[in-house]
Amino acid sequence: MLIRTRTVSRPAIDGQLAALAGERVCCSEFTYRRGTEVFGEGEEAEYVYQIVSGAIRTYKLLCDGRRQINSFHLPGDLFGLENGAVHRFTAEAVVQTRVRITSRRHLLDSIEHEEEGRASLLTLVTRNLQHAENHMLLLGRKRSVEKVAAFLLEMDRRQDHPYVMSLPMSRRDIADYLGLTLETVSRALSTLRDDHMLRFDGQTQRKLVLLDRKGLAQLDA
Amino acid sequence: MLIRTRTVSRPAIDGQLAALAGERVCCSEFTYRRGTEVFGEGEEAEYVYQIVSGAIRTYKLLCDGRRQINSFHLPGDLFGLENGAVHRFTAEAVVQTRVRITSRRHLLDSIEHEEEGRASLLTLVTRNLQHAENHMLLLGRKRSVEKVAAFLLEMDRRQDHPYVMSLPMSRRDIADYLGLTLETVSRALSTLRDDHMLRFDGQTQRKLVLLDRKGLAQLDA
DNA sequence: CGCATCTTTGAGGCGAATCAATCTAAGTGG
DNA sequence: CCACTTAGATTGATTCGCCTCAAAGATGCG
Repeated sequence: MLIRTRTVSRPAIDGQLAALAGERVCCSEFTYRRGTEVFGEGEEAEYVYQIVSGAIRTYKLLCDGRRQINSFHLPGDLFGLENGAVHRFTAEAVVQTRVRITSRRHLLDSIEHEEEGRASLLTLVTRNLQHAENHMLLLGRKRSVEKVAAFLLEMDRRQDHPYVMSLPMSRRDIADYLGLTLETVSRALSTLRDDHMLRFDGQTQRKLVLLDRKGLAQLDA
Repeated sequence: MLIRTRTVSRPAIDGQLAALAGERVCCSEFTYRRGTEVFGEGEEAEYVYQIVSGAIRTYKLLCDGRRQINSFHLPGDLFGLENGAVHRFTAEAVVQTRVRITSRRHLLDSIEHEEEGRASLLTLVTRNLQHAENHMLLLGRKRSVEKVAAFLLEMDRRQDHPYVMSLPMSRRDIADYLGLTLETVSRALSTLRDDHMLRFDGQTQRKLVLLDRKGLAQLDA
């Protein structure tokens, strides 16, 4: 099912994978077309992934199809590493996405033998937990505009505050991340635009410029 | 500020604390009156706690007072162990609560020297993450009755399916856990009672009997 | 017993969802 | 290159679920 271009040479490893496993891990690379599933909820967690380019969404579904996106993963991010043997959610490519893949077993073995590797694994899980805790506050207690403002600031921060921010995900994805509908997200963005907090860049609606980060931060509550 | 009754002898350690630290950790015990703060968001994470009896809520606040409860901790549960040096939320006693306390440093030192201790720490953080992931789905995508049903099933499971379930927390606490108002929680409980999913036990509204766990599970979606 | 707190229930309002139409951008094929 | 198609985004009208406000009832503590 999973076609992979095996990289025989040991590629340069950067970011979190490096921190986790030093230089020992041999990686393959693979490109997923947009909308493709990387792994499904309940599947065996055989591989660990790091994004080279593109974006990944991880989510859970209710039986009637309602979807909650846990997180978006951007270039450099590690994902799919579970403590248990099974994935607790589904991962899909938001856009065409290039990932570096290594076997979970391989990575864990490397980690076992490195003092700092193990600490990094804990740090990684802790970071995910911290994000989840903040996101629970958002989902449970923030209003729609506050949610959207928080989302924009999160993306802005994670993309290192570029002048033009490029969102790889659709309004529906944003909505499912924030516990809203796509229409509400669209309305909130329009409101923020009318209030001169941001403006859309050029024709596309997925490139935008944050004009007032302070104002957005205040809205975020 | 924190009055503690130091236990000189090494008390019997059970549950997760034991799994984490073996028999090495020396604990004190302390009782918090209901509503008392155990530690605050941003405070230094000096101690680690395990509940002997009672219940603890951990939460975050927005600037205008809106509250999101991350989790309730029940007897046997460990809480307050951070990977970083600082607590990421506030912990308060829901009712009069007896806790076993040990220093974070002390516990971490013990863990350092035990292979399985370290694994347990990771397991603990992972369990918290898993709970958070499920709770995000609940907060973002479930309706009020589904939320309340899920809450009841969670408490039922964690109390080992007693015939009469005793809830230590108020309707407001439940509401702040589920991202609702206390009135909505009350209405949902009344609805479930009218639908013969549960009944209240005796006079008090905090003791209830689950009459149809299957029905509740179906509602939970 | 009396008072404060918690819970239930009702009435009405509001914010976000739903339903629906239009508009835009990006492909697709002639 | 342009008509045609399709997916995505915006905007409007309306509905609905939950919140807010309010009052009364129940519980528990001093």
